[in-house]
Parts: sequence; structure tokens; C-alpha cells
Amino acid sequence: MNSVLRTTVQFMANGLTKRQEELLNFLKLSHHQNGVMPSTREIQAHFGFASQTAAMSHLRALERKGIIVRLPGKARAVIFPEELEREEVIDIPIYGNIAAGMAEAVAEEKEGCVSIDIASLGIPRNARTFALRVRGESMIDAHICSGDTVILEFREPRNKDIVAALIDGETTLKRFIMDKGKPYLKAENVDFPDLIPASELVIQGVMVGLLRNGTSRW
Amino acid sequence: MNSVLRTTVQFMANGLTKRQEELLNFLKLSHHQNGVMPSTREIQAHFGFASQTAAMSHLRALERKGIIVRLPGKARAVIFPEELEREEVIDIPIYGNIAAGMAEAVAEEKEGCVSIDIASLGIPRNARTFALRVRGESMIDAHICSGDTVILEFREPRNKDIVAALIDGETTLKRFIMDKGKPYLKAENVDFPDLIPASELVIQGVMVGLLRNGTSRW
DNA sequence: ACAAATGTTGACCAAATGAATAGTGTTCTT
DNA sequence: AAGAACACTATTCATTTGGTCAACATTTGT
Repeated sequence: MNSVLRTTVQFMANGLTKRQEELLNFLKLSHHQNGVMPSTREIQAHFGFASQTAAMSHLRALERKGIIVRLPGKARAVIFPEELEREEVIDIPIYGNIAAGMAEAVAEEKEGCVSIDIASLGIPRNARTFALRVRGESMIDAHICSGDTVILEFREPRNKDIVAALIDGETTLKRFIMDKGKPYLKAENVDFPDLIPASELVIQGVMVGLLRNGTSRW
Repeated sequence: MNSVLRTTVQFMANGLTKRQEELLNFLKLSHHQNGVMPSTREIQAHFGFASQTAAMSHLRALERKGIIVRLPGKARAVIFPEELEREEVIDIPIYGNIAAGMAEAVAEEKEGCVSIDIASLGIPRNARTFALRVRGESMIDAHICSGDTVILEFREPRNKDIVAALIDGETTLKRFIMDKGKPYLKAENVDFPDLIPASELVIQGVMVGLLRNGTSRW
């Protein structure tokens, strides 16, 4: 009597069986950890199959159900359809402070990263961007809250742009106003005064987007 | 006299030569369009090289400069290091309206997609999420503006959560308040009245994040 | 002028990899 | 009870693919 098979074919919400779900998870895990899709023999080894055909037929099943796409004949050519439709994703470094000149983005001070597609932010693909965590309420009337993450582009500010500026060795978010050729910085909160730059005005970036986290207070 | 070679070795900002830059662009384009990395022979064919060795040496150069990582012996195993560090990216469909029951997310009504890493939103990897474009000023006191994109999770609301609710066949954003066992909906704008549900209260999702675009007005 | 780095050519090998065929047992639906 | 979908074993073949060797040309810095 053959007691190897004890399979209970249960269908999941997405129309996959338990085993197919396991295979899909392995594909995703492998792709995320190693950066490449596993070959049929790597799938075989991971599940302890005695032949590649088992892996092959599972891949065929996933393809038939539209979960994956494969390029026939090509090696490791398993694709998740959603990744093909996806816009280009960029990685935006988050800095706590940017005290220095910002000429070269210093990886050491990076606190984390936001990965987001460029279309959602509406920025050009070659834009140099970075992000800052907002502390304080100085821009609350522009509906920028403490805890928000603002996305900034490294470029020249235009009138009324919201900018990150270096003031007294600290980076703060302010609205950039050009008044008769003279620039000054305006807080979007009546409790904060306008700032007329004494000497040089150092603009670190122009706000192009904002990200608010569910765990933030609002 | 051999007049094939007209190479001017110019170094780019990232330390790559012109040719290496072209190769990198082909890798990125190919990866984004086809979903897989090109093989050395596909690189060869694209650039019209007479042998794989040209492609190989370019790949080696890119690897030496840290632009790519390769897994020796494995097929199409070229990896961009930033993608390895990247958190898992999910694709959140954007709906204009969600009039229907929302039991099954209907792809037909999809207006677009936001691709973002799960860590930036702070949501579990298996969360069922969708996004809505905000119209109107009813949540302005919660600093949610017209034009913002709110990210919502399909789950039961807790007290004081901001939710998308179905009211008169339209989806609107409101704060969910549970008062002595009776739920009602509160607009975060003094000009808008509270809403006490006449019959059934249909909650479509709970706000877990917000995305504001640079092109939005503020 | 010389060395080092870069870009190229052509031919070849061995390993990695996808794919096919034939057959067994299990579970689910009708 | 029958058919379909599912989960696998065992073996074999053909192609894809990475990797190497031996040269040679051009540019760049010392």
C-alpha cells in the first residue's frame, strides 16, 4: 500500500490548492531573498520531489490560473504579471537630519527607505529625491502633520514651493516666497514667524509628495 | 587599419563609462519590460557584439563597480542590490467610486495603481488594501485634502478610525465613532453634519495611510 | 614611451535548465 | 460509478546559458 500521498485538495480563496499556494509562496520568497526566480530543479530540491516534472506541472497549473507568466524556453523566466504592469519603482532614502551640504547624499545618515513607483509621485524618473520625517506643527495649515514623511526633490525652488531649508544648522520645512526679487521663508502656522534670511539661503529640496502612515496620529 | 573602435572613455557621475551606462540601461529596460534579466547572448545580440565575451566583460565591470550583483553559474542571475534590500512591494488598486458591495475587488473599475513597500505603510503583508481619491473638504480638519489618495484596509473599524463608508450609494470618508454601543460617522469639518446611520452602516475600509502628490494643490 | 584599464573578436566546453513521455495513486465533483 | 483535476515518480533529450582561452585595438595616466 502506498502511504506517501495524504493530500487533501483544498481550494483557497484565490482558486489555488494548498500545494500550489505553497509553491507560489516559495517563488515569492525565493525571488525576494535571492533576487532571481528558482529553476525547476531548485523547486524540486526545496520540496524534496524526486523529479522536476512535479515542479513543472505545478508551474503549469499556476500559469493556467493566471498567477504567473512564463517565457517558454528561457531560464528562470517566471514572472508575476503585476510586476510587468508596475511602473518603475524608486528607492527614496529617509534622512533624520540633513545638516551637511547635501551635495552628495550620504548613505550613513539614512534612517530607512521608501520604495514607491514614480507615477504615484508624479516625478521624472531621473529626479534626485530624498525624504524627511516631519517634526513639529509649523506647516500644519498646509496640512502637513508631525510624523508625516515628506518627499523632496533636489532642485531650484519656484515661488510658493514648500521647501526644506537649512536654518541654524537644522533642516526645517517652510514655504518659499519670492517677493520682489527677495526670497523669504513662511511657516504655515500663525504661531510661527516668517524667516527673512540674514545671509545665504540654503535650500535642500522642494516638496513633491507626502506620505502619512497609519500608525501616525491624526 | 581598424576603424571599428571609436570609443571615448568618458566617465559618468556614477563612475561608469558611456558604454557601461548603455549596458546598464539595457539591463534595466529589459528587466522592466520582459520581467527577466537578459542572458549574455541576448545582451550580445542587442548590442551587435560578435561574442558573449564583450557582454561578459561588461557585466564583470558593472559587478566590480558594485552596480549589479551576480550569482555565479546561475542563468540570468543579475541583481540590482537596491532591490534585494527593498521591502516587499504591493500594488494597491485605486478606485474612483466603490458603489457595489466590495466583497470582490472589481478590476474593471480600477483607475490606477499605487506600488509601495509594505513597511512604509506599516501594514501586514497579507492585508487587503485599496485606495481612494479624496474629493471635497469634509476631512480637512484631519488634514486630508481634496486630491489626496487615501490607502484603506478592508477590515472591521475600531473606535475613532477614519473609514470609507457607503452613504446614499456614494463612498465618503468619515471618522467612525462608537458612542455607547451606537456607531455614527463624523466629518472632520465643522461645516459638515454628523451622520447617524438610518439603517445599516456599510464600512468599506479603514484608513491606514495617505499619499499626497506634488501636483496636487495645497 | 610604457603600463594599465577598457573594449573587442572568435571559437569552444561544461553545466544549468526547460521540456517531453509514460505511468501510479488520490481526491473531488457529478 | 465515472471522469476530471490533482500530486507525484522515473527517465531521457535538446537547448540555453555561463564561463573560459588566446588574441588584438584604443584610450588614459604616469
